[in-house]
Formats: sequence, structure tokens, C-alpha cells
Amino acid sequence: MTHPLDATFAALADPTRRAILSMLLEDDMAVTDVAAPFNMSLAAISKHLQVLADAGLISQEKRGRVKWCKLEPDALRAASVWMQGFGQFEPVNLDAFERFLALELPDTES
Amino acid sequence: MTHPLDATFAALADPTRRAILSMLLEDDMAVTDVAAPFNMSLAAISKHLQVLADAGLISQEKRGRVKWCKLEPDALRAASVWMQGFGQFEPVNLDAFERFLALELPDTES
DNA sequence: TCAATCGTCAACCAGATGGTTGAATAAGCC
DNA sequence: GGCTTATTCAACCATCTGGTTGACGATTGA
Repeated sequence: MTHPLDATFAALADPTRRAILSMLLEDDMAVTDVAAPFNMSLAAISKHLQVLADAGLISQEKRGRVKWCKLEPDALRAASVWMQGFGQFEPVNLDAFERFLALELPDTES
Repeated sequence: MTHPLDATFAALADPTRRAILSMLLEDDMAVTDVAAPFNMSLAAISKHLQVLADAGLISQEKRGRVKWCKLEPDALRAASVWMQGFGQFEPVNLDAFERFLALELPDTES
């Protein structure tokens, strides 16, 4: 009925949820740890995570009493592809980003 | 207060609004002509166009009694590029990425 | 001048959203 | 077993959203 992009974009429209995605980009996290930086109840974060999971942007796996949250970039990629097809935007220039990083962070070579 | 991506993604979350953007990709259109294919009142379409304009995705210019709607792809491009931070990269320094984008997209408001 | 057209405004409505609190479920620890 | 931790559930609330209808101001054209 409703297009999957509806859920993807709606999920991305909330800054708390985008922040959660940023955190999960670093590493998988438990619900409680996701909630820690936010000035908001655990239940609220739990709901946000449900929205992200329903949109396919994350997956959740329960091990023991801890529920682990993991980024699922495919849904994001679908939305990204939609937008690029839409405006025939060229993808961001990753080489330029790497040069930017090299300029900005001369010490932290990986 | 609220991040401009909030408005962009919220605007994109509605299928009617995405359809309107597709139509405007072909050509600029008057409000009445935008509304024609939809099974929905003119007032509803007018509100959708306002949402798109508030998000910076379109601009509207009134000439005579006709208001012309024009696609403004910059906001879309900003969102597209933001998503590539998740969709294409392995773990990445998002703060650095956003600073990089600020340089690449100087027009897309704070 | 006067009617038709273009678009918005205002009021209203149902349902979704984002948050709270407190109780409940489930798993681990001593 | 009984406390503690992890997470969700349920009820509730205020606000936002997406739609309607009808009235309205502005512009056009006969």
C-alpha cells in the first residue's frame, strides 16, 4: 500500500533518529547504550529504534537480555539511489572528501 | 533549532509530494496544473506545495493570478549527499563529513 | 462592470507522532 | 529465591499531519 520510501524518509526526518544512525555507524550498540546520550526516557528511544527497524534502517537482535542494534545501510542506499536518479546528481566526490580529511587531520593517519 | 534535514526528509516522506517533485522535474507548473492528476482538493495540494517550499525543495513565483512552481534541487542534493555518508562509506567520521559538505554545498543553509 | 478563474485562508476532523510515567516481562547475578 | 538490569507494554497527553469544505481576495477577460 504505502511505498517503502515513505517509511525511510519519515524515519530520517527526526534528528534523534538520525543521531542514532550516526552512533550505529561506529558500532553495534545495546538499546540502553543508544539511549545514554539522549535527554529522553528509555521507552522513547525504544520507540525510535522500532521506527528505524520498521523502516529497515536497522536490525535488532536479542542476545540474552540485551538487544543489539545494527545499522542496515541497504534501505538508506535505496533512498539515496532514488534521489540520485531523481536529480541526476553525481555521487559525492569521495576523492575530494579524502583530500579534505588529509588536510584537516594531518596527524591521524590510519 | 530544528535541522534543515528535518524539513527535507519530512517533505520527502509523503508520496504525493514526491510525485509532485517528479512532475516538476519535467517542467515548471502552475498550482492548478500540479493538482490536476491528484484525486484531492486544490487546497490540499496547495498545502503540500507549501511544505515543499518551506523545505526549500521548490520555489514559487506569482505572475498575475498564476503561481508557478519550480524545482529547487539544492536541498535535495544536500540530503542525497548526507545519505551517502551512510550508504556508501564504511565507518566514517561524520563530523568531518559534515564539515566537508559545508564546504561543498555552501548554499544549503545551516 | 461582472462573472469566471487562481489560489489561499480558516475552521474543522481523524489519525499519526513524539513524548511521559508506571507496571510488566525476561534474563543475569549473589 | 530474590535483587538488579534490560527492555517493552499500556495508557495517556499535546501537538502535528493530511485531508475536507466553504468563504475570501486578487486577477483576468468578455
